[in-house]
Amino acid sequence: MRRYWLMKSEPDTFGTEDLASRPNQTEPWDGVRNYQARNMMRDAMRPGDQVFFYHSNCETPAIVGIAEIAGEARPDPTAFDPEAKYFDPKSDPENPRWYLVDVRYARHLKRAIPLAELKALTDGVLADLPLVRNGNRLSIMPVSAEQWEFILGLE
DNA sequence: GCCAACGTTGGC
DNA sequence: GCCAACGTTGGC
Repeated sequence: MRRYWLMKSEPDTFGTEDLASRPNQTEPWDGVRNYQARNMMRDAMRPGDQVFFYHSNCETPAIVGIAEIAGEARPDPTAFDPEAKYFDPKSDPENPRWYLVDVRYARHLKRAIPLAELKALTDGVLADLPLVRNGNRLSIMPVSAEQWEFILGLE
């Protein structure tokens, strides 16, 4: 059964346009330093899984595109690099603490679907979507098949 | 820029 | 193992 996800990114740092212009339109999703998010990448994501690409911390937070998981999870090399922003001396190459997946651009949505719009629709299938809950900070979250179809229906 | 919510750290 | 302090996320 196909799995669905939502991944946040700050458009000022790395937006859909950046993903679409990468070689192979693919980017290693490095720098995740949250255990819940790590566990989802490492233990639950599979190549081919579909991803809502979400723009956070910007003027109009919104789901803006679709991407897909392009490979199996692998250790995040930036955790081992003392020069890297997300270097973690406690991540041992023999027993990596942090993982990443490769994310490939699929398409833009026909229109961006703003968070504010989703928050107005939380009576039904979106009730359990962490994105619309107050104070949510998860940068990677699961989306059910029902939620996926519902949101695509707003496109 | 403010601040609420949350995760992590570290003292005890 | 508790919990206060701290840092970060991210909407507004």
